[in-house]
This record gives sequence, C-alpha cells and structure tokens, in this order.
Amino acid sequence: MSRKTFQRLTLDERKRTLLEATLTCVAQQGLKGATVRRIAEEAGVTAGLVRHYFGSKNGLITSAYAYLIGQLTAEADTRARQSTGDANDQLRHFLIANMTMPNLSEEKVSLWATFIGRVRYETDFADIHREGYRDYLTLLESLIEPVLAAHGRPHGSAECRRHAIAVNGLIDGLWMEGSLNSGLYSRNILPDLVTGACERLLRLQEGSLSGGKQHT
Amino acid sequence: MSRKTFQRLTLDERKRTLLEATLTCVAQQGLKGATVRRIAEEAGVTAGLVRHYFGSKNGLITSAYAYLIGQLTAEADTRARQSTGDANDQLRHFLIANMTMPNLSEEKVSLWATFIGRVRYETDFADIHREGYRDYLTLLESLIEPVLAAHGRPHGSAECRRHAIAVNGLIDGLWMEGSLNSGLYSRNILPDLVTGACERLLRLQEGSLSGGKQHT
DNA sequence: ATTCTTGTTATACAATTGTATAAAAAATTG
DNA sequence: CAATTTTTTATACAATTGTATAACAAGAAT
Repeated sequence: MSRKTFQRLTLDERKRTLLEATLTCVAQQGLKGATVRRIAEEAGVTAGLVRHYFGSKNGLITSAYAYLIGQLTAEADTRARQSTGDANDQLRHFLIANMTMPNLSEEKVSLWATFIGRVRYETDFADIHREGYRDYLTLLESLIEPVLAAHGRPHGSAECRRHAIAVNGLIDGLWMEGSLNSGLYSRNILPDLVTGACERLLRLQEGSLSGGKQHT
Repeated sequence: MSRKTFQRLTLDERKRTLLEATLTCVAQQGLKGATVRRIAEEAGVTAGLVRHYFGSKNGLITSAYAYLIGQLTAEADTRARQSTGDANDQLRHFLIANMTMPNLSEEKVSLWATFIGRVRYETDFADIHREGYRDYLTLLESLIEPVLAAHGRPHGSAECRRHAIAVNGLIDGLWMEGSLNSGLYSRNILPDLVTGACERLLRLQEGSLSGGKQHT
C-alpha cells in the first residue's frame, strides 16, 4: 500500500488550483455537489488540504466567490482599457465585454447566481457583493462621465451615478438572461442591443456607441 | 407516548403550506438549510408528507421554484391590469410593480437567484425558467406595443420584441441589485429611475411614463 | 356505530458530509 | 548526507441527510 505521490506547490498556486476546482464543481452541480471531497478530487489532491489552506469548507467557498467576482470585473476593465479609441469607444468595449465570452457564459452566470443567493443571510457574502458592486459601479461611472462630457450633456456626479445605476441594471439583466439563453433569441444580438440601449439611456446621438450598425 | 394530533387538509391547502414553508426555509438559509425535516417543521407537519405529496425532496424544490415565478409574474401582471389609465399608465404600473414591495424584496431575489443557479444543470429548472421568461417577455411586449403606437413610433413585432428584451434586462438588473440593496443608494429612487430609463429605451417623450417628476 | 380509505406520524437505515488528527513524504536547511 | 520543517495524504468519527416502510388516526361512507 503505497501512498499517492504528490508535488508541493507554492501557496498561491495551490490556492488557485483549489479555487478553480471549487468553481468547476459549483458550476457543474451547484453547492450541493460541491463537497470537499469532490472539489479535492477535481483539484487532484486529497480533502485535507482544504482545511490546511482555507480553514474550512466555508472559507473556501467564500474565497471562490470573491475570486469569481474579481475575474468578471477584471475582464471588463481590461477590455475597456485595451481600447485605444475615445471615451465612446472605451465605454463600448466595456459594454461588449459583458455581452461576449468569456464573461457571457452560462457557467459564470450560474456561479454568480448561486453565490448571490447567499448574500442575504451570510455576512461574508454580503461584504464581497457590496464591495464588488461598488467597484463595478465606480468603474462604470468613470467610463460614462467623459462620454457625457464629449456629447455636451450634463455630467455632474449625481447624474453619472444615476446613469451608472441604470446602465449597470441593464448590463446585469441582459448578461444574465443572455447567458442562460432560453433559446428565445440568439446571443449574437446582445452586443448591438446593449450598445443601442445604452445610447438611449444616456440620450446619446444614435450610433455613437454602436458604430452606426444599430437597428430601430 | 401519544402521537401528534393533526388535521387533514385538502390536497391544495397542504401543498401550498409545504411550498410556502419551502420558500421560507430556502430564503432563510439557502438550499443547504432547506432540509426535508426543517421544511416539514416550518409547515407544522412531519417529514414523511413531502414524499406523499411531491414524491421526493427534489420534486418539492422544483415545485417551489415554479410557485415563486408564478407569484412574481402574477403580481406585476395584476398591478398592470389594475391601472385604469391609458397604455402609458399600464406600462408604468408594470414597471413600478417590479420596483416596489412585494416584488422588490431581498427575500424574493435571494430565492430567485438560488433557483436560477440550478437552471444550467437541471432540466426541470431549465424548463420552468424558459417558460417563465417567455411569459414575462410576452407580457412586456404586449404592454410596450400600444405605448409605441400611441407615440407614433414604429411598433412592428421585431421592434417590440427587441425592446422587450432590453426593458426586461433593465428590470431584472435593477430588481436584483435594488433588492439586495448594498446600501449604496436608497430603494426609493428605483420607481422613478426605471420609468425614466424605460422612456429613454423606447425613445418616448420625457415624462410620459414618469409623470413629469423625472430627474436629469 | 362500524368499516374503510388514506392522510399523517413515527421509526429505521444506509449513505454522505465536514472536520479533526496522525502518519508520511517532499523540499529546505545545515 | 542528516536533520528539520511543513505540505500532503490517509483514516476515523460524529452528525445529518433523504427516503423507505410500518403503524396510526382522522374523516367519510355505509
């Protein structure tokens, strides 16, 4: 009876391995299927490591939620910054980043929803949600402000905040329903749809975000 | 050792009791806390009844999801129909119904999110989601069409569908973030915010939905 | 009243869960 | 190469879970 051979990893590598295994498990079968044993197997280790690195299963799950939120925001942020164009172009890229892969994915939305369901009764989750939401809103606000300015529209702090809340709602809703995609429409319409809708929300000139390829 | 005294209820009464107990439990502690025993206790019965009425725990949970979706849509639908005013007024009431109690509640959103997290990997949940979404979208479309017509704007089938998708996204997103309310803004701003945003999405005259009390 | 049906309780059980603890092996240090 | 550290495995255990089954009791039928 020889023991399993193994390799020691650095703290960060091992943690990331476990976090990603956790997300994989939760995405596949929900929290019910994400047992310590299954997660460990998915990560290629044994169950004891969870305690070693995260203290408890709950510590692992909580960290996995924060990890996911970080991924989502980072992706949209990066895509916006990669744009070399003007303010319109940056906002456009940000919007589209949320309506295309990898962010627009059934797996990501499933994970997100599963975790959101715990925000109400677990303070750890509530904290992560609040911070993530605040960051996202701030980022969106900072993208909207110069766009409004460039269009010669009012762009005070209160206005931007209000617009950011509405646009964020639009993004969240479309992201969710679009990812779960009930087969009622094609996902391909989402990028145009979100840019067009955002133009209207901000009362921009038609085509300023969608590049003139806009319907209706 | 005397047994628990009990009262026999009709099939519908008992089912509803169990469904509501289920939602209460899931809202309080998520699916993990919604054990057959806890649900039964909440309903004032013993665990065996779950099997008797719903076949299995999964049958109960699935039915509870359908029950919740029905409640949400019915409330918005009713509020829209209660309006005695014109098309604008009906759409306005529909929107507001989603931004006020009882639909705008942390409990309802928590429940909804928890269930949505299972849509991806359980066909029963996927079916319920798809149907509920389709119904909701159809209802919204039927409210939008006469509004566009009254404003002399294009109101073909494709246009209405497209608008309904966007408006639905807006509602979903605001409903969710507003209900979870991270303390970043007051819920009181949501009714005005959603009507104002919807006006813009549909490119209506300012104040047509919000009754002129609109900001920005 | 008595019988009959079936809604309801009570109990049992195998399976699974999270976690605590001890043993082993890998890498680091001297 | 020997000693040390600490990552990792392996095992054990109490608690909880969903469900199956049998006993019981409430209300309807006769």
